[in-house]
Amino acid sequence: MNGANKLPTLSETQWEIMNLIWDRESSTVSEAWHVLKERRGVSRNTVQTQMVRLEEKGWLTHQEEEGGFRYLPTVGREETQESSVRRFVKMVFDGSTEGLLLTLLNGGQLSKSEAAQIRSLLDSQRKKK
Amino acid sequence: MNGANKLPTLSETQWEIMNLIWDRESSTVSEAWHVLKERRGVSRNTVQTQMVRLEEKGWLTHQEEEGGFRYLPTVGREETQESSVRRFVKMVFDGSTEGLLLTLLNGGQLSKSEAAQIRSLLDSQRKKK
DNA sequence: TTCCATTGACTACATCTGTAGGCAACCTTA
DNA sequence: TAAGGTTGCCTACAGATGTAGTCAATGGAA
Repeated sequence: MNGANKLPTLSETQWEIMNLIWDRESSTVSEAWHVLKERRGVSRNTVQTQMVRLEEKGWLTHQEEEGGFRYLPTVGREETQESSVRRFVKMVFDGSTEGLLLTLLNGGQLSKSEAAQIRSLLDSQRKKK
Repeated sequence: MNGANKLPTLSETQWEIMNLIWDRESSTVSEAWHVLKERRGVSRNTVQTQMVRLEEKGWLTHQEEEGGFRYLPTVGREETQESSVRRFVKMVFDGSTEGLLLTLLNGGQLSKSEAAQIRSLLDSQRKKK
């Protein structure tokens, strides 16, 4: 079973923060803030609030360190991505992974050769049914 | 350009409602309610509120009909799915569609043959770089 | 020793979401 | 004509979210 399945969902900003923490394995509020501040102006306390909320929701824990807290993810990125994809496919494609693949094709989000191969794969799947 | 890009995002419940409206091309509140009520107990006014909000957000319009309103989607399902996937990939996979494909493999959400073919496709892509 | 920067805690607040109650108008049926 | 269902409108309310201000403690610099 998957740890990420039990936790409340992540909002967009929360994904942004979790992603940068996963990137560096752990983070203080200040570290996260400096990263986010580069991308878009955001105040330290905004980041702080989100990280506290992420801990409340169970996505982060913290250790005490000289000069502050260090936050650590409680769940792996991969399993979180997996359950997030499952949820997304259910919501947007009514559970059809094939639907997702077809949309990736039509949306032009794959290279030409990726697209061609997935297309032929889907064709052969369809014939089998 | 994509109509769905400009509209505010859909929540999970709102996706559920939009999906059933797309399924039947249009819907009154009552029709939608009867469908949702089957799946999970929900009151008529809950559905009504969401449909009004969907119209406020620009996802639905309505026409007057004998005995009530008929709601129609303003945007196609496919383009909505496309922009939704784009957004999702950016949020969860930092923009990497390849990351999404890999997760589909590891998550076991594809049939064995689908998985095998996508895997070899990704392998060959990676070698090329 | 006094002052400034850093840090965590607490508070605030507008907006969105999910959920639903109450009401007035209208239509049908007894 | 009176009663009951259907419909749209308005209101409510708790919880989540994005954003940030204020404050007190602490630690280093002057």
